[in-house]
Amino acid sequence: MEISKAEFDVLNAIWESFPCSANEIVNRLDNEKNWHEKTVKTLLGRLVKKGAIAFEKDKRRYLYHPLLEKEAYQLTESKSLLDRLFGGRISPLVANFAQQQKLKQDDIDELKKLISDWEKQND
Amino acid sequence: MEISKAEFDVLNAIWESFPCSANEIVNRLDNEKNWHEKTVKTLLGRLVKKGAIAFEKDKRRYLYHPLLEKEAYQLTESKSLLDRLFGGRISPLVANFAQQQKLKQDDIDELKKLISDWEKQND
DNA sequence: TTTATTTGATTACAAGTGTAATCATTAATT
DNA sequence: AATTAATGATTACACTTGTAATCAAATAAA
Repeated sequence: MEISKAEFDVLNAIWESFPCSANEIVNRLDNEKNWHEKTVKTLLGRLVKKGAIAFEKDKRRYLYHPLLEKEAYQLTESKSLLDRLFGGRISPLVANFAQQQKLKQDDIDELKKLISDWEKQND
Repeated sequence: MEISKAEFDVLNAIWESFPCSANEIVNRLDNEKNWHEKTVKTLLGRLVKKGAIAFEKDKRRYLYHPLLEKEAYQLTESKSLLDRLFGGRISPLVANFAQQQKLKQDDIDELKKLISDWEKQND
């Protein structure tokens, strides 16, 4: 399922909290984007058509909710990026960031914790 | 500069080794993709137009080379993914992979090395 | 109940994309 | 020198995307 950039922004707004009405979504996006309400509605329609979200009628309003979960999307997107750009391995990406001085102490701490957890589990 | 999927595949073939002729690129892609020679030529043209690659004439052949370096592209793409999906932090992505049992001992070893290098540098 | 309003559905339209085919130029061959 | 062959440039065309405006249906208001 291909989600376009604009569609993603809408989907992302839905992930924030759902179910939610179109208006709610328009409001959430109003901070970030400068989209006409009609534009958001169009994108909602396209997301429904693609099966990324669904809705239930509540009187004349539709209440939308994701079918595609954020975690699943994160996983396939990051896997796709790693495959395309880093031969499917995660460490080259981290190395890239390290090289560019994009790693902070916090990141290092979290990575260390992840590693020790992993080692506990895989012992 | 927006690089489309198909354009990326061509650019990626060029990164393998350059400068190289259109035919060379067609051959490299022939293993992976099933593209007509004309299709590859079109994509080369679009990449040139976008400023992602350039060429020099060698008789009637053009020899192409990237203007956009792989490392730069890797960095902006992965930064964009992290920003969109993980709040700009790298550890949630690693955590995601860990959770899905996508981390192997090799990855862990490399991550540990990256961390110790980072710590040496930032002491 | 008629009218006004809200909201999703349909339509619009230009730019980008995937996927080539044809045109034109230039180099190689006869 | 004329013809052929190779290769980039131009054109093609349907589908997607960004960005809405208009249409239609249903509900709320008068």
